[in-house]
Amino acid sequence: MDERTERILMVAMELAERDGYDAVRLRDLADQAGVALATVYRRFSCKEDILAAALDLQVSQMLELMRDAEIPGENGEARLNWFFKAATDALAARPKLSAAMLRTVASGVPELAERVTRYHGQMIEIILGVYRGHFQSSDPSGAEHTLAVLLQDVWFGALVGWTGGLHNHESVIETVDTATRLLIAGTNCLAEQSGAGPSDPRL
Amino acid sequence: MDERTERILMVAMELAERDGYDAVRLRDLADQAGVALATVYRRFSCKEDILAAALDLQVSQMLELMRDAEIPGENGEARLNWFFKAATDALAARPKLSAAMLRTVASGVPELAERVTRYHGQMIEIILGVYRGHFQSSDPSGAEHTLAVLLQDVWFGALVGWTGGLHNHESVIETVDTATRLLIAGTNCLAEQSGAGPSDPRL
DNA sequence: CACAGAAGTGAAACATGTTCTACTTCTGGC
DNA sequence: GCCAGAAGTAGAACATGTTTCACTTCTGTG
Repeated sequence: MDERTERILMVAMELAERDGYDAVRLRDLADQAGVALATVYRRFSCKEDILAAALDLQVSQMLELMRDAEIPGENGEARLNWFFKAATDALAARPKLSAAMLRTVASGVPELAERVTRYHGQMIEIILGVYRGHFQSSDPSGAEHTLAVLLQDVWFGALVGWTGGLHNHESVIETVDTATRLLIAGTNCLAEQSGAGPSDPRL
Repeated sequence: MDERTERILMVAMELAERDGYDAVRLRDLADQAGVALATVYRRFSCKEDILAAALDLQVSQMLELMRDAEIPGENGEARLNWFFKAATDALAARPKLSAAMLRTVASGVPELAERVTRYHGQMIEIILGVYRGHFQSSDPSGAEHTLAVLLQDVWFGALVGWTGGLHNHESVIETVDTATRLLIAGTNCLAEQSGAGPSDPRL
């Protein structure tokens, strides 16, 4: 990544972390990053694009971390519980930055589609990897993939509720843990009922 | 509701429906609603507050509709499938308005907390009522309530993915239906395992 | 009716995201 | 070293959310 681009992203994250979305004023951002305002607009299509890029960066880093990490937990459910607690705590440690990034994802600005898609894909990859305990790529249409998509949606929804003042960050973790437990149980249940053989391993 | 307030909301929804969030320009809005700009700001704290109020209005109307409607479906799952299809189709019929309202919910603006809380509470009430087949109020800590919260989060997350270009509106319905099936199965499964008696009715 | 206070109004002012312009600097190929 | 084109820059200009101001109109109460 270009050095200027990197400075822009870093400053944007600092500003958002300190004082939230509105505090990411593009003139300040350009000044503090040591570039001209027009340079910011050469790299990013709009303000939200910057925060979307910051999110992509964070998620990429998280994916790298997870690839290398020894994830604690005997089974998929325990590993997911561990992961969602760690990830939620990480977001809660920088609440204003997190709120700014979530807001950006939900903005629906068409220019962000590519970044949002990348963010989403990487989140699914992380969740799937954590669940399975390894990061070899896999069938994107299986039950595990469905589980990952649903957990991502639950987590996202709960996080938005958190940034909106609906509940605290502990209850985000509880919500996702509950979803994890129920979805895994439901998947296993339904697989049993439909007569799963050895070729259809339980989740 | 005040007649001016109503006109403001109606015009805001028309503008958002036709051309999206950015097209809700407050000067245009005030003009078309036949009020002064300052009057808009006397009723609403900011632009997003207007769209949040529009969302509250829509959800209130949906709740009234559901109270009166004869909801088709033999059981909770079937009723939920029916409801989420109807609700998602309704949103998809006015995609730009829906995107604008979702974006507002996720904005995390503190002034919106009250409206977002009301929106959320009413959504939970609707989902719960649809699931149970009636709208008498109930214990907010039971398994059914948990189901409603999780489905609301899944639906919200999937809708945001839809507005962000991640997938089409049919797959929102599929996602929520899958979540409904798995969560209900999971709840039943786990209730069985823990030896549910007659005092712990299945979902 | 008279009045006090609330609500509304039109216009200006301000803040900030976004675009544009004219100019300068950098970079790679000859 | 020179050139062409890309990238960067300073600053103005513009659009729109938000605030403020001075003034007018409405509403309820005595």
